[in-house]
Order: sequence, then structure tokens, then C-alpha cells
Amino acid sequence: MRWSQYFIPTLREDPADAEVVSHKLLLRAGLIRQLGAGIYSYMPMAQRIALKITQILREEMNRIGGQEFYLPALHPAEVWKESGRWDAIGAEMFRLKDRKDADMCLGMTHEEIFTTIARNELRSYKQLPQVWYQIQVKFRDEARPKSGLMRLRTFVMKDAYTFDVDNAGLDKSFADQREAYKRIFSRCGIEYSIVEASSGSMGGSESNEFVAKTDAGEDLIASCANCGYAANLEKATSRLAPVKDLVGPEAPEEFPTPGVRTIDDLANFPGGALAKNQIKTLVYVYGDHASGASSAKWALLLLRGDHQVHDIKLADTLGASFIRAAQPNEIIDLLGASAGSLGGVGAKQKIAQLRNGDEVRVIADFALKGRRDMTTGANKDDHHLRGVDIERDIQIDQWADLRSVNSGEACPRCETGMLDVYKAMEIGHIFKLGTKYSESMGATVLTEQGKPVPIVMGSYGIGVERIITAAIEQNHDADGIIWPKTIAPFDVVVTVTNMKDEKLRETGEKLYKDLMRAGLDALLDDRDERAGVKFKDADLIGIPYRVTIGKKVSDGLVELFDRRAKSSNDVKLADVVSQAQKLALAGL
RNA sequence: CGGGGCGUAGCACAGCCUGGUAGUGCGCUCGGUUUGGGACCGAGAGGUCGGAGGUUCGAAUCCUCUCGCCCCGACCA
Repeated sequence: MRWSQYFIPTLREDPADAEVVSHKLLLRAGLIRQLGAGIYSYMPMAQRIALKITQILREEMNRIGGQEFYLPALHPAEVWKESGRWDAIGAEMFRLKDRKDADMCLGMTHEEIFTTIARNELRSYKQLPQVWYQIQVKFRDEARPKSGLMRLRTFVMKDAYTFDVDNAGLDKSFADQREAYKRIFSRCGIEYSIVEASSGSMGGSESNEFVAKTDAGEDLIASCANCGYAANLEKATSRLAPVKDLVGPEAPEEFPTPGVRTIDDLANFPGGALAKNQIKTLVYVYGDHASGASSAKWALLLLRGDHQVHDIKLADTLGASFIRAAQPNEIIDLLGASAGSLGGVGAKQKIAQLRNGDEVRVIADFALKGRRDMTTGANKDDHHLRGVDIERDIQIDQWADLRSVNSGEACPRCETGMLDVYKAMEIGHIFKLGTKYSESMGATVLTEQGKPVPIVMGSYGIGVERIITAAIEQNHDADGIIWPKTIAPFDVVVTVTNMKDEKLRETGEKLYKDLMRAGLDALLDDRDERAGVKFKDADLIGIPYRVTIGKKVSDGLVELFDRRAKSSNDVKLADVVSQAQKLALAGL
């Protein structure tokens, strides 16, 4: 391409609306323009990048036997009602009506549509496994779109679905996808980790999240440098130092604690207890989106005083799509005491009495297992109980992992490792769905024994814009983007320092053509601009190599500049094509 | 959805408090000088001040409503 004709609307200044680095650079490099919140137009150079990425996606999907489809983005509500997600998913789905007043929606993912094809067409185990994928636009009415292309309302996703006759087949398909994903992200030049994650409302038994470490990310990852354990905080566990409790009294003892409202208050109160010897009692309301408040139920959570509840762990434990902390007045109605004085001892009875049969689920965090001589609220303002033996004195319905882990805690997998918690962004997610969709939608095949069984499914997604964002977050400097070679919009830019100099111009034109002939994507900066402007722009848009055509041409020399290393070498004009070719195709 | 901020030229912003000719820098156009890290001089073009209503002789400025965008939180297949 000739820069003078090509549309690259670069900006000198940072746009006011951009906060994170990738967003600023995407705008400044002339790659994107905003149309609305979470809605962006991709300029020609961004489209070139997206095409390079989708080419890698296709190659790696095809390599594991994937077959590319193209499914509709506009869906009738029926299929979503069949799977149950029309009701399970809340405001995040774009919904609309057609002219006949029928419910429709814009696809946020395509399990239902692929399952529809599978159930109509797949009859026999002999047809399995199938690996189906597409590269398609998705729509999600995000509550808060943000950070440029990080969280969008319309975006491009490579989504794949596998169909197997049994779990062993799914394990193989899942492993294939996992390996393909590793190759994809490596080839895109992204530093990533594979972490355990919650499956959320996708359902299914197991999921791996691919994340790219960046401070702009929205996820927190706990990882162990020693053994490689890594998990999203919504799933991560850690090993805690054991606490030795005294035997304590025969029964809990109530004592007055005037003015004590918080864990800290009680820790500092004479005759109180250290935070780790307290039981924190929280009241939550849970249910699901569809049935709304009418179906809301109560949960009483018990955690160690110095621990924090993790909302996604809690939602997963409750099997609820909606949870919230109870309001202060709700707590008083429920337990007859305010938030600072709650406790699990006798709570079930008290609730049954005060609320006339309302049930409450009492869930205790694993970290409390076996603890004795603890201190907690007495469900009476300004009073606490000491000497509580949690298993003896509290009626617990369920033990669960509810707490957030912290940096510095011991790794749950190995003896010596320590967890580090860092920020990352999700770039891909693979799920073992099992039979959730095939059962609800009736997709079965006959086994070798002639018995109908639901197809065992997996689903696997990669966000194209997330790859672009992660690549920039991880590859930039003060001057601009440094594209990984494999996804760079151009391999090399030929910068003619002075277009009015006939000799330089002709040299640049010829070199440009030679580079193209050699199979490289070349960009010729033939603009009538000063050299400084061209250098700044070239750095900003991040082309991996730049050939500068300057005065040294009279000695038969040009400069070959490496954007990442920021170093340049004089190269004989006759050699520059082969050298550029070697560098550009040398992988990352 | 809760909290905060912002809508004035293509971009970044000032002007608003205290109502009276709409401004600055960058970019853009033309002419000239310059030409290896975002040149300089001169001359220009470009804005219904997000929208609607109100107050006033007069509104970018004051009041009401509304739309949009950004940030924090909640939420997030």
C-alpha cells in the first residue's frame, strides 16, 4: 500500500476518552473509531490485523479437524427458550421483536444454534466426533462497556463446538482444543496462562480460561511460580496455616460488647478475640433472574473473621444466577439483630421463629472446619458469644469454599510454593459442556448398541478484539505499538525521507515493488512529509521493520530499522529485500 | 443499577461562577522558506456551544427536562 492513498488517521494527542494504553494506541494509530459505548468501527489497517488473526484461527482449527460454518447472528427466541437460557440470561441479551411481534434476539454465543443443527442431522455415533466452528459477530448488552476493545457490546468471536458420543470423546476433543489454543496464542505473540475458572451460566463440568497478564485486565489470577498452579480468583484455593484452638468451655458463653460492630472492633475489645478466632456471619439473598424477587431465598454464610467472601464462589455454591448482600432492615427482620452482632449459633431456630417458617441455608467456609473456642455475634445487639465450637454449636447445612485467596498464601498444590495474585484479561475460554444443551434440546445419537444417548458437547471461544487488545497491552513502548510480526498489518514500511528528491523517491518505489514481489506486505510512505513525521507515525502504528531511504542511497546504502529493538543497521540496497524477508518471516 | 465527571471547530481544551462580538494549540487549505525524529513565516476555511423547553431586551453562560460518552462500583456466556 501507498501511505499517501491509504487511510491511516493517526492522532498526535491522546483522545480524552481513552484510559488504558491499548485504547489510546488503537485510536492514535488510526485503527478504530467509536460509534457508541462498546461499539467501534475498524479502519482498514485494523481489518488487516483482524484478517491475520482469523487466518491463524482458521489454520489451527482446521488442523484439529475443525469445519468452518457461518451461522446467523439473529435468532428466534424459541431455541433459547428450549435450552432455558432465554429466561436464565438477564439484561445482557439484546432482545427484539420482529414485525409479527415474535421474540427474537441477537446471538451472544451459538450453543443453541449449533445444537439445533446437531439434533436435526446427527443420528449415529459413526458421525462423531464433529468439530464445528465459525468466526462471527456476537452481541452482548454489557452493563458497562469499557477500555476500548476490551469489553464490547458487539465483537468478533471464533467459537467452536465439539460433539462426542461419550465423556472420553469429550476429553479428547477438549484436549485438542486446548493444544490448538496454545498454538494460537503463541503464534499471535501473546504471553498467556491457562487457569481454572468458574463455568458460570455456561454450565458444564470443567473449564479452562486463557488469560493474558496485563494491568488493564479485569480478572484476578492466583498463580504459583513453583508448580505452575494457576486459577482465577473465582476458583482459586490456598493452603492456610493450621490454627491451634484451646478446648474452650462446654457451651458458648454470652458476654456484653457495647458498641462493637465490626471484626476490628471485636479484635480490639477487651475480652474480644483476634480476627482469625472470630466467625464472620453474613446474610445473602439469592435466586435467579427469571423468577425475580419472589423466589429469593436466604443464605447465612460463616467465614473466618479475617477472610473475604468471593461472590462468584458463592453464586456457584448456591447454584444461583443472582445474589446480593441482605439490606440492614432485612437482617434485623430475619435475625432480630443488626449486621454487627450476627452469629450462627441458634440462627436457624431464631429465623424459623421470627419469620414463621422461612428457611435459611447455612453455609460455612472450609477454613472453619474443626475450629473451636471461636467468638461470634449472639444475634442480640451489643452481645457476642465466646467459646463457640463450630461443629458442636452451629447447625451447618453445607461446607464450601467461599473465601478469596490472597497474595502470599501457600499454594494448594505443592509443598513450598506461594501464591501471587495478578491482573489479567480473559482472551479465551474452553468449556466441557457435557449434555446440558443436548438434553434440554433433544440432541441424541444411537450408540453402537443402538441405544439413544445425548451428545456430549464442548464449547470453545476466542475473542478476536481481545487478542488485538492483549497484543497491544503486552507489546508497546512510549512511541507506540510494537506488533508481533505474525499479526502486524504490514511486515515492513519503506520510508522515503524526502519525496522531492527524485533519486530517493525512485529508490523507494523500486524497493517497495521488490518487497511486494518477494511476498512481503509492504507499506510505502510516499507522503510529502518531513522525515520526522514519518518516523513518528511509523513507530506509532508499530510496523516491525522500517527501511529508511535517505542520503546514503548515493553510497548504495539504506537503513533497516527494527521497531522492537529500536536499532538500525546500514544495509546494501541490493541485500535489503532478502534481509527483510528473512527477518519478517523468522517467526516471533 | 448506585456514585463521580464530561458534552464548545476534525482532535485536545479555555470561556460558564459574575448573561452582552465564540477563543487558543494541534490538524486542514493556499503561498513562500525548509527537509533524518511530530519545521518556520504569512494568508485563510471551519462551530445551530449534545437536544428540547423555560427565565431574560439578550443565554455557550441561569433554571427544568432529556440524550450521549468516560471513570469507579455492582454485573459479566
